[in-house]
Amino acid sequence: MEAKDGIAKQAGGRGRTFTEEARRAQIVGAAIEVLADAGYAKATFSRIAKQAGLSSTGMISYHFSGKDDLMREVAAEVLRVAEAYMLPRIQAESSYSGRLRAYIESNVALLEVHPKHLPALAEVMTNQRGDTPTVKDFVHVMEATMNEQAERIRLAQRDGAFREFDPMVMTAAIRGAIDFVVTQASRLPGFDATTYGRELADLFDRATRRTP
Amino acid sequence: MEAKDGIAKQAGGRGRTFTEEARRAQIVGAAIEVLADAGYAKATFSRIAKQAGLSSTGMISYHFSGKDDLMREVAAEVLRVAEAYMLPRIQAESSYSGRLRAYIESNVALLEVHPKHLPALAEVMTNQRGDTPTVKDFVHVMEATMNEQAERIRLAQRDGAFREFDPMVMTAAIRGAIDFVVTQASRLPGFDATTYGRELADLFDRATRRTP
Amino acid sequence: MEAKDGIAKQAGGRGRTFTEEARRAQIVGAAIEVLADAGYAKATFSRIAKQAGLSSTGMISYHFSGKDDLMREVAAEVLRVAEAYMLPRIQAESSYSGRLRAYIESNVALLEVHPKHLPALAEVMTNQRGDTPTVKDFVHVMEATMNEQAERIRLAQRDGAFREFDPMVMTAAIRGAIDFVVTQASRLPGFDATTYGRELADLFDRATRRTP
Amino acid sequence: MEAKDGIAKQAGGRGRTFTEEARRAQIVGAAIEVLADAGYAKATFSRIAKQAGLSSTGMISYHFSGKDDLMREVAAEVLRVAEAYMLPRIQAESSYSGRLRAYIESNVALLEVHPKHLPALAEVMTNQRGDTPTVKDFVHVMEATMNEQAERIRLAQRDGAFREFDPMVMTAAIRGAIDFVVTQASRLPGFDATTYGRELADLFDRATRRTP
DNA sequence: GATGAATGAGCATTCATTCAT
DNA sequence: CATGAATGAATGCTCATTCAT
Repeated sequence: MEAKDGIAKQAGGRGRTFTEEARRAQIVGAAIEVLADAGYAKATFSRIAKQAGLSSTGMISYHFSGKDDLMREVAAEVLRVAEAYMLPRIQAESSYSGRLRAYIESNVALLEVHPKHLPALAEVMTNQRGDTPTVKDFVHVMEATMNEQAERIRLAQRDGAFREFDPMVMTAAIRGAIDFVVTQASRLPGFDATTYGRELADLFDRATRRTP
Repeated sequence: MEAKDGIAKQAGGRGRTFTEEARRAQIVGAAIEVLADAGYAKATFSRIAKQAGLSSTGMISYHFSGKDDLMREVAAEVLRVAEAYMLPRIQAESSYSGRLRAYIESNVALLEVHPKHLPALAEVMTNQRGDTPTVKDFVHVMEATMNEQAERIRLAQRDGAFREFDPMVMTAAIRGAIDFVVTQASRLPGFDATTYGRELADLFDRATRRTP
Repeated sequence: MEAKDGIAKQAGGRGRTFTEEARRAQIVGAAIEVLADAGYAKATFSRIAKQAGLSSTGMISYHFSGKDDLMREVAAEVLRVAEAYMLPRIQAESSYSGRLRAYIESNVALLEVHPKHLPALAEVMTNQRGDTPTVKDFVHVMEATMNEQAERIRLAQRDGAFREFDPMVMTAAIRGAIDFVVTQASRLPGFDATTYGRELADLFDRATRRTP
Repeated sequence: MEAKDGIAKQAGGRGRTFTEEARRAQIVGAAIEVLADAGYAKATFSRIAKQAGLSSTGMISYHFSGKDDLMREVAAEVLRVAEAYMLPRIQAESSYSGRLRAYIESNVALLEVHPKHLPALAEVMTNQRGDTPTVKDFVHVMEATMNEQAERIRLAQRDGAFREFDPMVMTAAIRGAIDFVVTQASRLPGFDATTYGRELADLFDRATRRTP
């Protein structure tokens, strides 16, 4: 799950004091926790405030312009963390297939490093319909990201590294396969991120590879 | 009228009049519509009643013992429809790979035949945490289904039809890839179920196939 | 708890068929049961219908003109039963103190013969405020009954059988003492109506008796 | 904001601001008023809010964790007031019979000082079946109080101050006689608490006294 | 900056009652 | 006579948000 620069930048911009930024981060962290543990429906300001150790929900409304502003910040934070973890690992690879593998494995590995982050994002993205203006452009970011990935696949196909197939379908399948394990990992008893990531990467390696 | 102390409404079997069954079907249909269009959070009795052309929400409470009873019925209805459509198509195939392809293609095809059904089910399954007793066993059904599929994959591997890989990871990837298109199909502009299904089936055919 | 003739008569008057009367009796019986077991607040048409083995609440509305009509009938039935049990036992006594004792003892004894009747009546009388027109005159009946008792006490005092005290206070105390055991009997573990009735009669015998 | 997942409101002790305490008292006062005037069934949040001059029922839910929390507070308030009034008057007496008289007279006198309090408590105790957890222990308090009174009676009998009789029956009769006047006082036209209390105390003095 | 208090719309649900069949 | 179906007002309660301090 990669982040577009544009989004990540907006948060943490100028005009906020240090304490304010700290409070916001604290609230966002609590929101991630609650979203992952209890789901979007039960991620009320009440619960989030409680999780954050705050005495009132007014506090949250004071720091965020509304619920979808908070959710937007949650998404931004997760994307920031994901990018910081995944990007170096992907860029360390030089081959197309190596980068695909690194993308999948590092994404799954995130479930172990920050177990609550991706599930929280999944809750937000699933439940926020395009109706709220703030989250609207988030959908665009995700779409743009997927288009980019499809484009990179196209390059790999042109260079003969990948076989011929519909790049968007492949991108969606990868996204879906990862999203599924994101939501299910906590339920799977003996879940091991490293093994799972490797298996999943193998799977898509087979699916994209030219047959010899 | 709740099961607790009201006059019991027996689930399934006889005991329901024709009109009652018709009303229930009408309400379930409206619920599917609303779930698909507006998401679980906004699928309130109010909205569903309005969609169904009913004057009050009391009507729904009259026919269903509660919200999760309704949701349960929604899930049951979708599964019924899905099974009716997919099963014959799967059973028509005799080879392991043929059945896998039929499973994927018929599942995706359902998005064209009943565009609201699978999205509605996805909303219910995503948002109903294991907390509601009625939906709890639905999760078990889904888990059982996935275990079954993994078992069939194992057989295919033993018979040498599929290569060696972790059956559960493959099952999860297939489920995830399909779920993703279920939730995204309505957003994709030129989405064509037949093409998409074939591409996705190709993908997993490659991923499971023994390399020659 | 004695009944004024006027009330008891109204129910069971002409104009009702045999089956209708039977249905009404069945419903009243169920209502008494539910009132005693679950209290007035939970004595809904739903529960009463279920207790009576009826399939719908409409049935009750069909036979009674409303909830307070049903409650009125419940009260009338209890008064009828109480009168039938108590009156002969009271009239068998010739002395003032004997009649007082018979009144108290037979009233308490009713808790053993018909354990649900008096508690049901207590629920109705406690919760029906004077606002409903049908129950309004019931209150008058009770008041009249108490006035009568006070009058009889006055006669006993005039005849020198009882000492001097305020007859209304005594009447109220007797009523209250009995009502209390009516509502509490089911909670008292080793409650024995005969012993309790004798003790209570002793108590009021002492309270009314001339000191030698 | 429920205790379950909301921000906990600690009962009693510190943690409540002055304004909050004032609002709670105001709401409890309004509830007492409505309970006494309209009865438990009609003591809805709506009515109580209206009586308190509040614009919405949400206000009540904000300050109390639920209906039985409010009812519990009502009961606690009444008991507090009753104890403050009655205890000094009882303790001022040194003889057994003096204390019994003081108990009865001060209890009845409360109907004049706070005419709505005891009726409100009666409504709560009558209509709250043991089912609500919060009020459950209130019943225990009442039972314990009655057991205490019975014990004191036993002491008086051992010391030869009272004649022999069943202490629990006497306790129940006293309780019932007082409860009755609590519920009926408002209906009695020329009710005078002082006279009534004295008469009732006389009655039970006779009932308990050793015959010379 | 921060907070407790208040608000009011919205939620699922229950209820007595009505009515066509 | 009986009933299943429908109705809509009312209930307790939760929620995000606002605002004076």
